Amino acid sequence: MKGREVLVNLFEACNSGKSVAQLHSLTLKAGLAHDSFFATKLNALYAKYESLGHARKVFDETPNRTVYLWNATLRSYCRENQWEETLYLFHNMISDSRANDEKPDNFTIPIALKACTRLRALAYGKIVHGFVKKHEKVALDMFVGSALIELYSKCGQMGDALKVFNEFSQPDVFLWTSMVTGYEQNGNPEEALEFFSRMVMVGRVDPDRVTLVSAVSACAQLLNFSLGSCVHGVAIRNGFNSDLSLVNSLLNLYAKTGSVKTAASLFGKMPEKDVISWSSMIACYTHNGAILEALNLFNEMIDRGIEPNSVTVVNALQACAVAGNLEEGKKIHELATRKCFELDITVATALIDMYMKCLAPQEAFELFKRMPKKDVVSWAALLSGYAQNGMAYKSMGVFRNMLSDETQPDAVAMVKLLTACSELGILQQALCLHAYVIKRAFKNNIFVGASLIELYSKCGSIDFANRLFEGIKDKDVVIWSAMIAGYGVHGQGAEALKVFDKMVKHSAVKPNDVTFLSVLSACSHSGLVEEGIKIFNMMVREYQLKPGPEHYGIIVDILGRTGELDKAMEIVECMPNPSAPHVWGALLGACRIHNDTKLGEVAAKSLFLLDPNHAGYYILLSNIYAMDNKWEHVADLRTLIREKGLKKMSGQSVVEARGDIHSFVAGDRRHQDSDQIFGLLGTLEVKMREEGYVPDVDFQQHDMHGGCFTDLKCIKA
DNA sequence: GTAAGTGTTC
Repeated sequence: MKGREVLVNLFEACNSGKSVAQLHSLTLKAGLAHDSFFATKLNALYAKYESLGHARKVFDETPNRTVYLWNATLRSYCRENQWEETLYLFHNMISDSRANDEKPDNFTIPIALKACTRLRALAYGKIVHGFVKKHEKVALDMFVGSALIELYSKCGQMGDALKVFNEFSQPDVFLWTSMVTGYEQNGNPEEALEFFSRMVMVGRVDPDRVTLVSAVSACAQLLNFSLGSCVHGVAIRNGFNSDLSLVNSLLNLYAKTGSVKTAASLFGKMPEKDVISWSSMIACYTHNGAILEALNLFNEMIDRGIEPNSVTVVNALQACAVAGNLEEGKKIHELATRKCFELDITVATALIDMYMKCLAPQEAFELFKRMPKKDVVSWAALLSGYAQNGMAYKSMGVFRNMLSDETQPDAVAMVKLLTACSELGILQQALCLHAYVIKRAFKNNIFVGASLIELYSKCGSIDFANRLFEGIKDKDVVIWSAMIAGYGVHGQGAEALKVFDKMVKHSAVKPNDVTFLSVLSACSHSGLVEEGIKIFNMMVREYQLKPGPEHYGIIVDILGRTGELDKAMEIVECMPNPSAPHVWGALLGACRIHNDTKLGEVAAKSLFLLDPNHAGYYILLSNIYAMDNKWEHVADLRTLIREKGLKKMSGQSVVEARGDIHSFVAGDRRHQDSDQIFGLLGTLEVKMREEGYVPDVDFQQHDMHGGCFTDLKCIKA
């Protein structure tokens, strides 16, 4: 055997960092270090076993570099996610720095394009594309093609991606998949599924696991259960039904489409589960109102020793937030701190949201202050959190601080701000914000538009709301729903039904679950029982929408208010997911109105399990006992509330007078003009009694208002 | 020698 062949065989057998160094010195001794073949081998082995630095040294010391050596080096940088360096090297390669070096080929281009994609360097990517077009040596093969499509779709340029795709008469599975994934990730699920079906029907190409994952995600985006099930069927037929990523995306599909049972059975049958599977299942339970199941699953996961990641923690925190379960929330906070997840801005924001929803605004604020970096989402969570805690006047200040912190609001933050303002009900503020919306060009965002309609409605200006509504040309389902809700909160149920009718009969817009929520709550507020039941049936039968916990809550409320407690209980019992607090809460409220102690106890028992720290439920039950003269039970409950340290949020009222805003809570005497105000109140009461008004004082003495006043604030509008 | 699945404010 000749020396060169011996060396080649030794290279083949090399499997560690140490032997690379030995081979290197052998190569030098043999005088073959400048042989491009060995340089390339050394380069790749150093990158694999030693370091990029060693590999680079070989590269730098080799004269007359072949394209193979270039490609090996580029690929090493690529593998280490060193995208800038990859591109820089590539740039050297094409800009003719060494006349003896070879030029890029079909293997080089996809590497360069991948670096451009990762860096979102669209402009440079176009230069690479130009290079491909100009140099006949580089053909537009499947690899180059799908790398180009990937680049364009990650940069949101699906038009350019399509142009590349159309240059192929027989696209392979990668090209098809790049298109499906591209459309799916650019928020165009319809187009993604169009390509998916063309791929199978016209292209006669079998989808692979990645195609199927993207197709399932597209169905999830569309909330299309039946289409998703079809893709599931295709996956089973193609033998991918136990692919972990695919099943995880299916879990997400069934979660988003409210198919908890399907998701749970899929989850149960999975041969292997990873942290994403567990997180997805927890999120599935949370988003479908099955809070206990969500928290149980999280705890089961911990017990089994499966390490949660930051996403799992966020999902579990959401469950606590929905349930108002501060105790669990704090436990998860501790876990998050132990694992240093608090540094993750998303986790920190989820924690703020949890504390706010658990009525612990102080804790939320402490955490917010500690955050090294804030983004628009964390600011928005704080801002809306104050509004949720009856401190909407603070939201305005938070907004100002956010602007001084050089964080610009996005549409969602704007929606939060408008919603917070609508809690205050100050028309003047509303007009200012409306002007701001126009100035900052949020006017055409449907969610902002809908919030403005809501804002005007809540400020008592239903006319302004209606004018805004009529002025919107392409009314989206969100806009219609907001107007219906606007009439609803005004107690104008008939008007709300009229708008709904107009929407259904004279517009092309189909009502969705939110629309039905608005209509149902309008019916509930105006005592339109029969209409409410009709609408509920319409939602299920005609529009085939699955009612969520909120819908069930309102229908139980509607039935409960009129004393149809049996029917209400029937609904609770046949609900697909019986553990939603809304629903039991509505039933408990109804039991209070109609003095049904027995059923009230059943509802309260469920609520104490679901949401053990919600003061309102204890107070409602205590009121029920009081009406039934069960004073021992009342006393027991009061002790329990004190022991648990629960506080009921006090209702807060705000009035606007001559540009000043005054807020106060029940029994508040801290206003400078208190004496005058209470004097007038007294006069009014006398007048009301003269007119025949009898105040409802049944629960007054048992209410828990005392001792939790919020500060009296006066802020300039 | 290519790609993909779970997350924060509604």
